[in-house]
Amino acid sequence: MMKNEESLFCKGKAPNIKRFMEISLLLLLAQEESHGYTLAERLTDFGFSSEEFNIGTLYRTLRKMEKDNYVISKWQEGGQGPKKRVYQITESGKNALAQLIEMLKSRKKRIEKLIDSYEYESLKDKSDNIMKGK
Amino acid sequence: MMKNEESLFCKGKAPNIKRFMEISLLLLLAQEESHGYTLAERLTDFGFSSEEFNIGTLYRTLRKMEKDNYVISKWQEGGQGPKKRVYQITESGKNALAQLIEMLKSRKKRIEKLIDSYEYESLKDKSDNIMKGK
DNA sequence: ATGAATATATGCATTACGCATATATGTTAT
DNA sequence: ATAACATATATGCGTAATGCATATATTCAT
Repeated sequence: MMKNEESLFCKGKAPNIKRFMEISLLLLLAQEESHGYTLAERLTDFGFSSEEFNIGTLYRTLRKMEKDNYVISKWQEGGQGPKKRVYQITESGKNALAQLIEMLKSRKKRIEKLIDSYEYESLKDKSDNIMKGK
Repeated sequence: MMKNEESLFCKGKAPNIKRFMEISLLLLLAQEESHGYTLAERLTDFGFSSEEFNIGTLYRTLRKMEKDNYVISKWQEGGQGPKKRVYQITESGKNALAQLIEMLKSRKKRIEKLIDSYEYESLKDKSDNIMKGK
């Protein structure tokens, strides 16, 4: 039984149902180039509260995205404070983003299906109770 | 920086952004008691295609759910074929399901925010191009 | 007896995180 | 001058939820 194609839990071989951070960063970098610390602030504007993610994870995700050729980075010196590693999205990264957005759309439909199913059951229970005079 | 409360990626200590299988099984078991093999079929009716999940994962998830006291199981002999381990949802499982549905609702909102943001950027690009006479 | 269908389970690997911690550089207050 | 703070990046360790492959057992039809 069972071979995987475009799974709910998995796309290809990876369990990438959770790639919110990566998708969000790609989206921000599609808007404009940026470095890690600024991206953290931009995520906040974007709807993430600063308690909701880990800054270490952000940097690690950016390094991984560069390894995957979704972004490239260069060191920017000269401003105030320490050097900044500035990231730019690549064409490959833009394509990945488009695909990930499609994945989010199908994920959203699945979630809606579950929620609807739950609420239909709840309604049914209520009308059962009404039928029984509860 | 950063302390975790009700993360996008995480609820408490666990990275449970992906718990579709568990939620789906709880939902099915809230409807009626069932055993693994039947649940696999019912998931199919439910919108999962049989290629989209792993039957081993299903059984492993059910055992974990029992460990967490979300379900209880008993062996049912006497029918045709091998013995079946029949699962029933507990009150604790029903509470967990209600909470997980709430989690799905907020997750859905987050997904919508990302999709909207992506599509807004695409529209903006188009009108930029129009402004530039492209 | 052989094979198919039914039924449950486990070992190994991977991914995307969280948390804690380390390191370094400017900037400001004392 | 030094201590504290804000800025900035990175890594080690651990975990949850999954996939894939494989093992085991029972019943039924041929």
